[in-house]
Amino acid sequence: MTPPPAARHRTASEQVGSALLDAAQAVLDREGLSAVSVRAVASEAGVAPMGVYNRFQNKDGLLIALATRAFGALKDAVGTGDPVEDPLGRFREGCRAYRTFALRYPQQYRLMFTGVESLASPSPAAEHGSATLQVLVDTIDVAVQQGILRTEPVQAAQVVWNAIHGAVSLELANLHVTLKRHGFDPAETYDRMLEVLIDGLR
Amino acid sequence: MTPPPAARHRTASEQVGSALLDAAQAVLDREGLSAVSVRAVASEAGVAPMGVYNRFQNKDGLLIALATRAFGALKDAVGTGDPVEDPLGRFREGCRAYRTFALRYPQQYRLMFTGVESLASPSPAAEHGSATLQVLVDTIDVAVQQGILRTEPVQAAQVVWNAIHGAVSLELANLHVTLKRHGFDPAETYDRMLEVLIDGLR
DNA sequence: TGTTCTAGAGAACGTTGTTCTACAGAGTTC
DNA sequence: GAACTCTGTAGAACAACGTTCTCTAGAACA
Repeated sequence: MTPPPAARHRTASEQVGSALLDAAQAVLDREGLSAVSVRAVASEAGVAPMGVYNRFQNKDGLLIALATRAFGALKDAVGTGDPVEDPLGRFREGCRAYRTFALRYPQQYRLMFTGVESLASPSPAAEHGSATLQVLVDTIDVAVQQGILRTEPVQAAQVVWNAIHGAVSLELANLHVTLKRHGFDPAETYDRMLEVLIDGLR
Repeated sequence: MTPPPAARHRTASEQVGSALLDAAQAVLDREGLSAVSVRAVASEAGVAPMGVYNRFQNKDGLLIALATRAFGALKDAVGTGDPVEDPLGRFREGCRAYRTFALRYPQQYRLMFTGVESLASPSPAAEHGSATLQVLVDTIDVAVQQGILRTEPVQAAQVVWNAIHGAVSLELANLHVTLKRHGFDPAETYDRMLEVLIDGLR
């Protein structure tokens, strides 16, 4: 007896995009970027693979949307550069939140900075990374206004971003082995780095 | 009239490995990592695709060998941490050489740190990156011995590596747009960063 | 010349990203 | 309710990829 054809399931149009994004994020977090294929994501979302092309133009479009979402989450995690009484405390807090996010969502962090190669149009990192940089600029600016730091905020913010992005990237790439072999804790080293930067910016 | 079968060309055994490596490097430098396929590399090398499997076990093995070679080149570029009269000069010189290498061979730099995901065995970066770190450790150690810097060399070297790797990575990812928009030069910012680090390590 | 080693040629397989066609679910209009 | 429109699903097809396998033949050696 031939089994009846499988009933077709149809997701409401407004939900296909978010279903695909949620699914892509789940697959990414669970199995890494190499497992994020169009079919795997569509299957995870319970929609047809063509949905990726209908909604995001192609696979890269999906990854870009995913990275964009992650950048938003990072910016939320880092907080704001609004004026506070203790700008250096805010600075440290924001930088730590940056690292915490990356360690909690390593696959997303990798996707954000190296997952999508787009030569024709600006990469998602170029478009959205500046929001995080702006928080750094604002935070440093407050400290400068209060005379705590003596530096030009934009360039200093870039220097700080260089350092924290590098720290997190090397840690995610398991490149703190020598450090650990000498008995140093990565989190403590990260804090030490922040203090070095602050001292260098006075 | 059927054309005669193409004459078979056979590369000497000792040369297949290096021919594949040279070819892979050429394809990588010219077209980026996504163009480095087994067939493309074999074709570029004038050998059969099976050569990749005969010599490097699989594609990843080839990429690992390529990254290993690049790490060697980077270490050569950075120079040594031998004692010199002007350790901070040596430090700056080595850090600049690091950036110069990455900007000259962006695709290789990307391959070195993010091109091969190996979960079971240590990544090429983990195995070979420490040679570069050791140069930093030695350089900083000389400065410490001479009383110029006051810091623990291993942790400080990791901090410096964080910063320069981050700087170079963000630059390669075109994430210096805000900086440039404010009229800052990336090379000058890199030097500024080195000075911030040195000041913070005194 | 015969034997051994091994690289080249080519095919095959499963998977991937992408495109295309046909079908059908859902909503709207008459 | 029937017809029409919009659009998501199912499935096929294609080229390319990484990989494995088989057969042939080039190279070296005895």
